[in-house]
Amino acid sequence: MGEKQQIHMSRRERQVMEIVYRRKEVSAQDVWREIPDFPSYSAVRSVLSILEHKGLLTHSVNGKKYVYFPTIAHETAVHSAVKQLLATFFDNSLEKAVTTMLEIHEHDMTQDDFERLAAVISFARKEEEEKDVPDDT
Amino acid sequence: MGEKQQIHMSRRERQVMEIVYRRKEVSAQDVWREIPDFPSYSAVRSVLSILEHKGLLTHSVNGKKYVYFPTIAHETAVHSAVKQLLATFFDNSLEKAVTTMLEIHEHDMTQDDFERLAAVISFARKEEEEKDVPDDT
DNA sequence: TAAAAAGTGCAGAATTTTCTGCACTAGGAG
DNA sequence: CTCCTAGTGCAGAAAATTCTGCACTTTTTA
Repeated sequence: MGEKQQIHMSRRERQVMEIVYRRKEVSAQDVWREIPDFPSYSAVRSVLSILEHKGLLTHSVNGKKYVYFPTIAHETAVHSAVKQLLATFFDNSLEKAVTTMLEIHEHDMTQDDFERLAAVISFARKEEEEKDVPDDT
Repeated sequence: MGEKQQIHMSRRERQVMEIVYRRKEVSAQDVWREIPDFPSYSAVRSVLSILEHKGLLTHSVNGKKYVYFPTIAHETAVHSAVKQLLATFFDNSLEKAVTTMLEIHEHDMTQDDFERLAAVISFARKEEEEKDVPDDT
């Protein structure tokens, strides 16, 4: 129950959705500008329509233009992408994932970045700890 | 130079490659067992051939069977997947990514897990620190 | 108000992906 | 040797995706 079946997206659909998630909302023009290998403006509009038809996007009208934005919350999409990545490559281990991601990014990280990261973890840890041992206020 | 252009994979191709990466190597039977909605054994073999043709898999012969395994190193595939995820959803910020992943996984983490994670970060941090200030041995 | 500019809608053509089914090979059992 | 089982190879049918182009609408501009 409540199992969210993976929605299949075709190549073009994915390309467009990635832009939508990156930019929060897009017009056909925006997409057309961002994906140079789309063969025509019409083609872009076609994919946007399909995505709307499938229920992944909606639009509102801004002046003459349609502006599309995602129906599925950004957060939901993120969760699903993360789960997928962990399952495929990291045996569902957050630790493995973080280790690898650090290996990849180490070099562009400042000491500050490391510090913030450590803080994030220690914060999450405390949160969990509190849940484990709830006090009786 | 050396820019590795994203290789496009179709839905079926992706499904199969995910299994290959999870299992390290597969026979057609393995895939057929793991993806119940593949309509036939023949269909599976067809996708495996295509992937081999595209250069993403090779096979060796084990008795009568073909056993397929990836040509692109696991590591390379992981890197590319991670980069993709960070770019699309996390504005290329490792910190944002880790924060979200923690939110998702917090609840199945033990205190031990947190500790190991913290250790991983502090290790990476030290490594970087040393590079910044190399001593003159 | 006429014409150009910037959009949308959509039917269906073109292309790519997916799947089928038959021909063929090798090994083992009877 | 003959049949059965468990494989592979591959041509091409079927289905899904991608793209085009034209008709139509609204806005702007002259």
